[in-house]
Amino acid sequence: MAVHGPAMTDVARLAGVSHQTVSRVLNGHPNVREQTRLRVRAAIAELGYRPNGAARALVTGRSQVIGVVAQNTTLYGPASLLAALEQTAAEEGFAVSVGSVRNLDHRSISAAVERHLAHRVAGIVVIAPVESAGEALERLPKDVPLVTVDGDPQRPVPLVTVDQVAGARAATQHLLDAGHRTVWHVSGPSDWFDSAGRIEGWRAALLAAGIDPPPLMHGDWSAASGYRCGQMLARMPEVTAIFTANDHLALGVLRALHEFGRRVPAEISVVGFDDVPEAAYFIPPLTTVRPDFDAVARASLQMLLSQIESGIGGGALRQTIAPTLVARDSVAPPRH
Amino acid sequence: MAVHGPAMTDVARLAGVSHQTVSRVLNGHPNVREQTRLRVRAAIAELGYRPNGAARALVTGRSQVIGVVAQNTTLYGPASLLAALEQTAAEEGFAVSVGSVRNLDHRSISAAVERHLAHRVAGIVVIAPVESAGEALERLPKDVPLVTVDGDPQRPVPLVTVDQVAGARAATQHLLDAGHRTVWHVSGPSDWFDSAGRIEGWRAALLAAGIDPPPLMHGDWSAASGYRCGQMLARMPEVTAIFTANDHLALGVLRALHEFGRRVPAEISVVGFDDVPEAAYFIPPLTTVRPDFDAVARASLQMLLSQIESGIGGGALRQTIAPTLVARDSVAPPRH
DNA sequence: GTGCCCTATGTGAGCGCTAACACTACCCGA
DNA sequence: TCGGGTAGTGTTAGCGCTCACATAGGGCAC
Repeated sequence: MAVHGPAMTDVARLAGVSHQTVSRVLNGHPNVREQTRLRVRAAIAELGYRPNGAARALVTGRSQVIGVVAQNTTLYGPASLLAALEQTAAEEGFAVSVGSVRNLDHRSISAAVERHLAHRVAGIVVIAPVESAGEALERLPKDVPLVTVDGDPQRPVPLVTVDQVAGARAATQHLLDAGHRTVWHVSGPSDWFDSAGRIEGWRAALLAAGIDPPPLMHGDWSAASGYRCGQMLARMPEVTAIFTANDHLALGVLRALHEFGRRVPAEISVVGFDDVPEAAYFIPPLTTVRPDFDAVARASLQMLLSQIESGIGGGALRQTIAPTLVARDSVAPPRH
Repeated sequence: MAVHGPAMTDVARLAGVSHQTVSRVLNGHPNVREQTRLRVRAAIAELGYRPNGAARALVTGRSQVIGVVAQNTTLYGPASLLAALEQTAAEEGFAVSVGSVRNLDHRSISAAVERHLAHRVAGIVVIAPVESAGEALERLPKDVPLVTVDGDPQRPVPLVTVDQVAGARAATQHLLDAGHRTVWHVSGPSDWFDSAGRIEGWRAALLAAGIDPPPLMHGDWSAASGYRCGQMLARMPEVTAIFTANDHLALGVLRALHEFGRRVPAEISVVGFDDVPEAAYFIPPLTTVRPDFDAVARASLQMLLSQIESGIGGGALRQTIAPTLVARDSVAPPRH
């Protein structure tokens, strides 16, 4: 159907050189005379030549593509990560191929990875925040560069992760510093490492202050589940401070508190996690923890590239990105 | 670095056939004996053979990859669209390569498209909601299957789009039906077609009811701009109904109204657009318009595939997906 | 001048696959 | 009996690149 564009030999003929010289110019090899280089570039421009990535991938064994495996790319975190990853990869001359999966189980992950391998991607980034993904990863071919993001800290796989524990600790500490006796926590789904880390940080901050952690409320990231948890918390007079595992949970909690006439922050303080762009416009503006997705993307890609360039095993195995607390109006000292 | 996996000839040798027969099995050609097919499949499984997409792309001239060009994939709309597109493409055996761009200007778009063309993608989907993107599209090579989503209705390029006009008309009509004398509108950025369509629908509904549209408030999709517009609207006693171009604008408006002590929906009704998952947990739950991103993705991909299979020009040139109104608590009859 | 290295370029092979065609049975109707 | 289809399989030739090597022409030390 499509008329095939010019190939390297066409450029070579027009420039009066061999195809190999064209290849050298394209790949920035040193030993090409400046004059020749210019002639080749002119020929490339004149013909509108575009190198064929498939041919290059065939002979080199890898394409300039990085495969990303992610679950729900509609969630704010994964979406931001994906966008940042794509941006960073483009700067390094790589394209990003997305393989989103419905479930992060063994089969789905393997299938997505297989699809990427079939295209001979240069490396794979797995945004694998749940336990079940880990098993799949260990059974993967060992010869393909791989980095996991927000994955299992226990597994021997290169990992970049937001420091969930530190973020949660900061959030909890912020509430304690405001004078609250204890802090309640509405968590994310229990099989996500992000949740586990945030729970751990919350617990650690309380224990460090000599406080026995109150019962945990289980949510699933959604505002809906935050709302349900909020309905329970709203009826407990002893609750004065709540840390939610993400901002959408916080939104649900705020709604529930509002319905029960519990004022935020006058009666109850709330802190979220993620700093979604709208968080500053919740009622009231939400104090939250902001992960640096750009930094995560940059670290992951760098880790991946070092594997690609210097063989598997080169470079660091673990990198942690510290989040920052963003203070807004949803926190105040407890009354009395 | 990576140990190269088995190739087609290895499978052929093990199965005792020629590589071509393996190819036939892989591509589902009819003239292969059942027994042979099974033998080949067994050999494939035994060796863990994975076809090399690059080689196939080289010889066929196209890879099983669809390129997507999008701007801000962090926004809810584009992110949902991208996810739906990826899901649908996977079902058809295609991978999706994302080329997100910072700006939707001529240069950025062209560059992103070039990158995709270098990889010999089978087709390109451009999520091109702004005017400046249109110019770039017309200068693109004519021999590449291309579909635009939410693009310029005026340009002669295959287009799938949410029926913004109908959605906005429904939202506005919903407010009029509740008894409001007029409806104010907080729009998206003026260079987005989505904005233009929603403005048009809003205006059309008012005019059809014999109402002179009030002045337009310009926003930029963000809750921040919604908040700024809301601060003005809150001080105008005559305002009883507001339609915002998306849910995040609505969130900002709700915040401003709340701060000024204007109750929603008792004093002022608000309708948004997008139905983000959190919309049901705004204060109050937001009545909004829900575009069907899955349907848009399906339509785009179908349009693209029909171009790929039957040559450019095959299939429909335009398809419009009707959104639905989701009624919640943010709308009530006006007081007086 | 001879030998040597170093720079700039060309030549040939082959990556793994598909498309086109060639070939071999075998069946069927005249 | 024989031509001619038709199902099943093999053979060959590239697709457009990169890699490894061959080659040509200087410059420079001795």
